[in-house]
Amino acid sequence: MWFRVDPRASTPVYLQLVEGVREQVARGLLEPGDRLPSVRELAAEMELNHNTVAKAYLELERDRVIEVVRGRGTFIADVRPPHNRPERVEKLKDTMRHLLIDAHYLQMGDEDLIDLWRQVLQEWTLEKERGEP
Amino acid sequence: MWFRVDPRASTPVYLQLVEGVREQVARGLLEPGDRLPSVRELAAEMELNHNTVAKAYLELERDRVIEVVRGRGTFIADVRPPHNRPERVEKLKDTMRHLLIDAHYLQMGDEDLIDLWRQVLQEWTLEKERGEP
Amino acid sequence: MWFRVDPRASTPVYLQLVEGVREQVARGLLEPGDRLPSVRELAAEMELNHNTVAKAYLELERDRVIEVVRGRGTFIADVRPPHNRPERVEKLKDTMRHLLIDAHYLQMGDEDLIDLWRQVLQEWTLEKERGEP
Amino acid sequence: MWFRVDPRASTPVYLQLVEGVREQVARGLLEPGDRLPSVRELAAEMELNHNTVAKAYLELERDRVIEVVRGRGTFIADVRPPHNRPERVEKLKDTMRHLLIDAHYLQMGDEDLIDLWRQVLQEWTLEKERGEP
DNA sequence: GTGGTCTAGACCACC
DNA sequence: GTGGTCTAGACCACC
Repeated sequence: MWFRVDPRASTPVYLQLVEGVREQVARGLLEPGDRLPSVRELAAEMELNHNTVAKAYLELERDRVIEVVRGRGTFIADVRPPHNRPERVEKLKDTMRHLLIDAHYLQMGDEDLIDLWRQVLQEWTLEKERGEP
Repeated sequence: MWFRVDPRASTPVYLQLVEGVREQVARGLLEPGDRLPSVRELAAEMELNHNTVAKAYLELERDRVIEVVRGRGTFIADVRPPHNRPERVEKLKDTMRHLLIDAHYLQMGDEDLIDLWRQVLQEWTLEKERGEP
Repeated sequence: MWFRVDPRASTPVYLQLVEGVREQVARGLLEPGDRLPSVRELAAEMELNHNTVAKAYLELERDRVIEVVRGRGTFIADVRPPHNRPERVEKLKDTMRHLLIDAHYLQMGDEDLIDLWRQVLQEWTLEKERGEP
Repeated sequence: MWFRVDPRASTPVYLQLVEGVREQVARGLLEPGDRLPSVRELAAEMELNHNTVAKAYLELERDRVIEVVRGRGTFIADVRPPHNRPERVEKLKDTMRHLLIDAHYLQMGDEDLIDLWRQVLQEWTLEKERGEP
């Protein structure tokens, strides 16, 4: 696919796949309706066991990131509002608070943190535009 | 102490303690040299086992957040520049990227994300000022 | 495992375990990728509580000596250059200085100290070779 | 005295004093028969509480590093063979083994370790000669 | 089956 | 009084 996977990393390979697809979608490089390679195609292409890929697809389907249509293939699903939105927004805020704490211990001021955000956002949109020229 | 712990949460209690102290320090509510309650005091106060508190203190000491002087007590350490700064900044950026992915699946646009940041920052500084009037 | 632990020694048992593993690795008797016994296996084998072994494994993981893959097992990690190298080299030099002080109070001259080094090195390489014939 | 003490370090000040004196003796900067300042003199000079200095002297006396002659003063003692020599030599060898392990994790080869020794020894003898010109 | 967490309770060293 | 260690035993998550 369009991203790499590290079989020696501590995160299981199938989770790296899951994260990879989610990221492609968030970046707009994969859009609702786009077709994913079949489990076996992707396994061959990335030199992975097809069970690993299947496990990733199962997880992605459970999270409604993809839709599997028997006999036709696997497609990126429409983004739908999640059930437990407030709870998940709260989690997001919690992550932000963690960022502030970590920044303190990295002796980064507010300015430095904003700079970092700028960097990340810039890289993010750059790659996004590269994908949809 | 000055924060709560939820024994039913998925994050282990001892890590909630660790995060709690780190947050107080980042917020300026705890300052270098301040003394923490003893392991057993805190355990009694929060109705936890002393081992749980000891585990948290051990972790905080390893991260150089606190300094433990055996037989005398536990104190907030000076903030020192971390050794592996580049690696840890990279981790921060990674967290930010994850934030962007999660936001996408919560159907939050850039504006919404910025709004959320504003909220978090405001709460953060409010509580900080409340601590140092 | 392939080394003993003395519950009556002043160094805590869990640290003896940590040191034991680190030594096996430094000696080349354990190599990156090798699997360690499970926490409970090792505990049973060495007649220790599983918590003690778990504490040792946790410490080893923090020091990046081993990698723990939850639910699958524990493996020797690749040796990676440490972050705070200069500081740790300084610590090594400090240990050497202490060695010189202790030697003085044992009335050992420079020659005696060198002799002792020779002994230690010889035992070290002997056991190393026994491990990789 | 001829060395510094860091009141904010995690090692208690009185132990820093003990180590400092032991080091001066090992270095030959203090010799048997040399007189140490009185507890109160030293306390004034180093801006320490006299109890702290007294505790250090007590410890040094117990270790037979110094001799206190009531009414006459405090003197560096002759170095005498310790009772438990074999045991302490074994400890020395253990420290050496630890050095080898630490060196491995700092990815230092045998050559690097020998280089480090040379450095330490050179500094050691340089300061020694500076003390006895 | 894997490691991780937590409580309860006991014992230890501090030099 | 301070933190540290250890055992015994229970429960949990792994997605």
